[in-house]
Amino acid sequence: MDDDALDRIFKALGDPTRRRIIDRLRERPRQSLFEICALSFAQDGATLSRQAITQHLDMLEKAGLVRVEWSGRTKLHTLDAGPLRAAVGQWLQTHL
Amino acid sequence: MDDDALDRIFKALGDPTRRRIIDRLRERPRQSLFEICALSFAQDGATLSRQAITQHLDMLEKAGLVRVEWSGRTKLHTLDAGPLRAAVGQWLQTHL
DNA sequence: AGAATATGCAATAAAATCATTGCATGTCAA
DNA sequence: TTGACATGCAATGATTTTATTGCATATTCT
Repeated sequence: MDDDALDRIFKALGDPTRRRIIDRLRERPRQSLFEICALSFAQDGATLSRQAITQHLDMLEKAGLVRVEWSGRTKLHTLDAGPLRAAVGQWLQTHL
Repeated sequence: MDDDALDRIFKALGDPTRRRIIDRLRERPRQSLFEICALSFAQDGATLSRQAITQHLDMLEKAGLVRVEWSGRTKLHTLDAGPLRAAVGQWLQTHL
């Protein structure tokens, strides 16, 4: 876990929209982009465009926090807490 | 600890320069701006201007991660790990 | 095949971040 | 009281982030 990886992970966590996406993916894995958009609107009242959500998901994926799996024409997103654990374990724990 | 506070904390951690400042303040508290600048140069070889460091320290202070104390003409900075613990405790631990 | 569905790609544009430079202010010390 | 020291404030600019819009591609269903 190098410095750039820590950057990506902490930056990914530094946005409330992305934290809520993580919240929901933790409650239920394998959600499609449309499901995430619908829940963002239903639960947060957030009127974000689909592309905005896509870009957030891309960041989460590049940070290694979200894994992707294709099923036909739908892209299923699943939370991977591994990098989160690694980041906390390597960096945060020495500072607490 | 509201959403904005989490934003400030995680964004503060999302920059390598700030993480190294935290590292150093953890090893030794009550460091002045000049000390931090000097060590940034000596240890990292980073040629950051004094103002750049000042702005990073401001962000850390606004995130509640650094406490400040004046001693004459020098401003002493000290790490406060409390908000870090709170953020990890409230948000991260439910996701690990 | 044609229509509806689910997503990707690309070009913006506004706002925030990161770093710099120049000048000003307050404090200590000779 | 002058000079050196430690920091603050403000303006600027480059880069990144955040969100939008429009069009394209691929898959499923009838």
